[in-house]
Amino acid sequence: MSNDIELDQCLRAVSNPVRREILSLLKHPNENFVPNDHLPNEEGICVASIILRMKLAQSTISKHLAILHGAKLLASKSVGQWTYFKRNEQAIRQFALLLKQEL
Amino acid sequence: MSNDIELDQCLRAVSNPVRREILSLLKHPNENFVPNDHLPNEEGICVASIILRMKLAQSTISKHLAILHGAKLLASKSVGQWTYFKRNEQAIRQFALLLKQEL
DNA sequence: TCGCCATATCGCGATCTAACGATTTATAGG
DNA sequence: CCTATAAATCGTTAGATCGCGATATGGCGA
Repeated sequence: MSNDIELDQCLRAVSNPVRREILSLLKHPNENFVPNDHLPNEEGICVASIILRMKLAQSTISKHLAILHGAKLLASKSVGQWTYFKRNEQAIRQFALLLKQEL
Repeated sequence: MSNDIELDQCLRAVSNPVRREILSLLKHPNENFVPNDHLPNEEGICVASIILRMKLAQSTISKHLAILHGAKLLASKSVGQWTYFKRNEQAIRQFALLLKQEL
């Protein structure tokens, strides 16, 4: 099913420290990001805000987000010209469980 | 502490499918490997037996084992000219827990 | 000591990854 | 329309990873 988690894809996503940092920051959006006019933080954080917290180029962060999204660990929502990302808690839990089984 | 698990090292070790396969095979040594004159299977499986079950060159498997060992997910014991590897269950549990926290 | 066997290590090419700046795409607002 | 802004995509470069065969190391038995 396309709703399912790919263990391999998740592991490759999560084996990079920058991507783990992004996942970690998004765990507490209100503490880690300034509030936003367009959306409440809980609904997602826009790419620009994430870039502000990291020391890497826009294109680099965009790529990292795409990989996390591809692994379904992040969900995205487009509002106008912004893209908001938030953690997909269900997928993350599913991944942790799957890994525990495989290990 | 040198007894501790490095999350990053574990994740890189485990993000490779060959290494996951090795960990998986070692989960049930008696089912996956023929018994050995030198050591009971539970005590560890020698490199040659592992190579027999995988389709990769000796040097390649040796490297994979070294990486798993470096991450402390495998323990090794030398007996004469053989090296026996077995899962380090405690480290594996610690790793799974650590990842769950970080995620 | 010599040669054999198990494993580790070396050196190499092929492929993958991460980073960057530049460019493209899409939306918003004047 | 035209311009500005947000984000994605492209092209390149440097470094990591994976696989292999060849070679080194180290223990065993004759």
